[in-house]
Amino acid sequence: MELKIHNSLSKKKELFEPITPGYVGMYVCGPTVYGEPHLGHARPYITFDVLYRYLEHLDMKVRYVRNITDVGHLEDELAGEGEDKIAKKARLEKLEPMEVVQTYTNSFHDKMDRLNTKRPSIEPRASGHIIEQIDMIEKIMANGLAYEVNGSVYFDIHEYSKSHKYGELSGRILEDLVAGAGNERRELAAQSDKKNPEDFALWKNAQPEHIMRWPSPWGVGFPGWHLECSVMSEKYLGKTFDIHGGGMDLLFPHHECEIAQAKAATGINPVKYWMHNNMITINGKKMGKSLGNFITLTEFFAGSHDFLEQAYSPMCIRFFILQAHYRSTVDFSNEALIAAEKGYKRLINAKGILSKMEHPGNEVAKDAAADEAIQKLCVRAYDHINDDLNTAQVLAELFEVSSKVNAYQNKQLDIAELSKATFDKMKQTFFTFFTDILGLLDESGSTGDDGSMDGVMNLLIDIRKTARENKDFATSDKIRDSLNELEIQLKDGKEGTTWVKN
RNA sequence: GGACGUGUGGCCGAGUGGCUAGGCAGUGGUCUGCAAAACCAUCUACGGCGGUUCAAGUCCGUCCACGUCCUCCA
Repeated sequence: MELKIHNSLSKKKELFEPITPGYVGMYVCGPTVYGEPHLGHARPYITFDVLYRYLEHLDMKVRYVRNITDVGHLEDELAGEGEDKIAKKARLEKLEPMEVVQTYTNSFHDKMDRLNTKRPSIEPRASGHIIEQIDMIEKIMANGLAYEVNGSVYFDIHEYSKSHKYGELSGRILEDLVAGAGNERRELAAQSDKKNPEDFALWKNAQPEHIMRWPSPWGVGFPGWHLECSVMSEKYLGKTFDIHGGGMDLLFPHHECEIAQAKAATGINPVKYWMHNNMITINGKKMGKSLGNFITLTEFFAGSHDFLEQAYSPMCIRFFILQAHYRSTVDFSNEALIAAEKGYKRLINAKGILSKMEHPGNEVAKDAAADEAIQKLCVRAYDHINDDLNTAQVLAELFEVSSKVNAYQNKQLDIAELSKATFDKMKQTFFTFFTDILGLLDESGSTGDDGSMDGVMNLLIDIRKTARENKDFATSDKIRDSLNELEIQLKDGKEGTTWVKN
């Protein structure tokens, strides 16, 4: 079975076939760096990190481009006095705009690193591509699909619609946008320079007080909202590339406009597969900037938010997100996160056992049925990831392995029921998926001095063992309880006692 | 108002026509000095109504509820 992904353009799962065999160009919309990254940001970057990892696992050469938006988003364009978000924040904090950008870029990188997302191949900034953006605007104008008014340039959707289909991605019909009943804002927009309210800005004339500004053929200004992604994806991935990802909330208008811009400039459909992750909700509502109901990743990691009952580690967050399919909404709650944390620890525990586990070496399985079940499980793991990245199902398979591994460890099952080959395959599959593809790390306190810690623990376990043999349960329980208070848990198994730091 | 989507057991969450999802929590058991851990077993489901079908959580219709987008947002 080969990789299938859901294409938002066709609204179907499609077999993934790179434009150039063996090579994949992937563009994912990055953050606008004017605030601390929150839980909602974790979703797309973890989702596409898994895709990135999996494509590499399939031996594809992937160029993963993810931008940093450090210019261009208007705060309130409807009132006709739009202010760049970066610029506004800069004034509030009395910082240089680029200082704001750097601060939040650093924070974004830090949080993404902690979530164990691999950094993209190229991370271009909008402000570094002003020339290219001007260049694309000129191409669109040359094709008669944009017009200049008072130092601003707008995309002419009506003209574009004569030769192209606007709305192919979002399923929107131009007439609906125009007619848009109950949308008073359209009337406000109509007061602007646009020929039609549906037209969107490619270049905006900068008012004198506007800090972030660049010269252009149309005067001093700044690029429009949707242009950067078109420009940077084309620059680094070509006029047409394989995968474009992002949150569903970007589907319209952002991605619709990207398609229009690219087609208007080059005549070519820019993206083969559009992929959109769904939102994280809190109390059933989308967590986001606009509703102000977001919890930052810093707050999650520290547990420093009224809504949070405890701190949640980066891997807990990652696991939580991977437990749901990326195209479903996932509702945040303390209960759900605590469940995720426990599930994650269960897998980590199994992983630790599995890494040390040895197989007796029999080439023939003692239990053919059990052996076959594991073989099938290993195949299913791939089937699931191939099925539009069904990480939830992959995790379910890993849990199955965990139960087996625990049973082997405790001699509840005989590991020789599996052949050596099957055991090795199970081990390899588990590690490949857990570590390489799902990108889950063991964050349980390996703090460098494992050597002495192991020695101390072995000593305590040994003393306790002697005490238990002498029926001195007061001593043995004291050791166990005291260690528990230090968040070290002892596990008494048939093969002796092991310990784990919580 | 328009476009799209969702509604699964105590909680989270897979699953798209017949085959145990899984995790967390609960219950019973095995193991244990006791417990924990682990394993085994087990309970609680597919929003309402109607239809198609030998068979529907899964398809169709309808109603209800909720969400996303239509304005910056991952």
